[in-house]
Amino acid sequence: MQPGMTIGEASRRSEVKVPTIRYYEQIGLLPTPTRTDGNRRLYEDADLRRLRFIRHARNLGFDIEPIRQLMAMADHPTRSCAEADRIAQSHLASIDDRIARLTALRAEISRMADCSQDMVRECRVIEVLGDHGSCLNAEH
Amino acid sequence: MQPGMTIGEASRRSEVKVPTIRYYEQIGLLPTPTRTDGNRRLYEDADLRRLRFIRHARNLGFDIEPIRQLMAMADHPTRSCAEADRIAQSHLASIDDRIARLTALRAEISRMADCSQDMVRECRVIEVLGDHGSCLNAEH
DNA sequence: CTTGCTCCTCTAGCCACTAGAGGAAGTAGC
DNA sequence: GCTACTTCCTCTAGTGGCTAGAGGAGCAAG
Repeated sequence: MQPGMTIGEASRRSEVKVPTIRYYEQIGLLPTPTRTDGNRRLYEDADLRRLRFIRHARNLGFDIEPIRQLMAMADHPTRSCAEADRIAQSHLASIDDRIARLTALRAEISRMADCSQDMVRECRVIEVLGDHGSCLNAEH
Repeated sequence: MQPGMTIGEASRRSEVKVPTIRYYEQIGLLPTPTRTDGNRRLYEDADLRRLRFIRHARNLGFDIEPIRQLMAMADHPTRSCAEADRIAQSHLASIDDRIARLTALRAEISRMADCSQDMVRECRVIEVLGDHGSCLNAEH
């Protein structure tokens, strides 16, 4: 019934910013839309679903390339989803890794920030940063 | 006693890569070193300490700008270290925030990746990414 | 003297956007 | 029809924190 929507409306309804939508088109993540007589992009509901898929995956921390693969899979519903699983699992592993590193980091910085000195000369923050040997663990 | 070291040696001893050292000089994070007759950079022990400080802080996730401020403070040992505290505390807060977000994310993706279907048509990964409503929490 | 290593400068590329210039098209009110 | 306002268009350049590569020069060992 509707003859499509402008980029502004697609932006509002997908919560993806206008320049970002054009960027996604440029890198081939979105199909090139039809245009009005006045050269404006016209989006359909399918494009909206695609944009929401991208935004959701980006919010979950997926890079563009995995998203491209996931969308290619979503376009072929009868194929095996083992690959989708693999992508999600590998993403999960990298998140676990990041959490572990950040937690170790947190301990280090929290220890460091317990500085009740008055002067830089005796400041733990400065001292610890200058001397790796005073760290709890040497992994970073 | 030593007349200084080359950029290669400074790199090995600080564990900062050669192009990165030159980059730090370019953005004014390192002082411009003296040069040999053959136009090579010559570093002193003070530069080495500075490089290690930077590397350590970068490994702890500090951005360049806070590091610049911290180093400026380290150069004035008799001033108050309240500012150093503030920088470290604000970094700590941002780490806590990232840990919290990653943990929520992990739950989402882990739930999503529990996919024992055969075909993409029934795959939870694809389904969840395409439909934000099926997420556990709406914060992302 | 030649080989091979390190060094030099300069430019361009990475990711995923974001900002801004300069202009055209569409819309609302008068 | 005119004006004002908003939205849209394309294009270029910038962000952070490096990394990669071209093309050449210096320096030590054999």
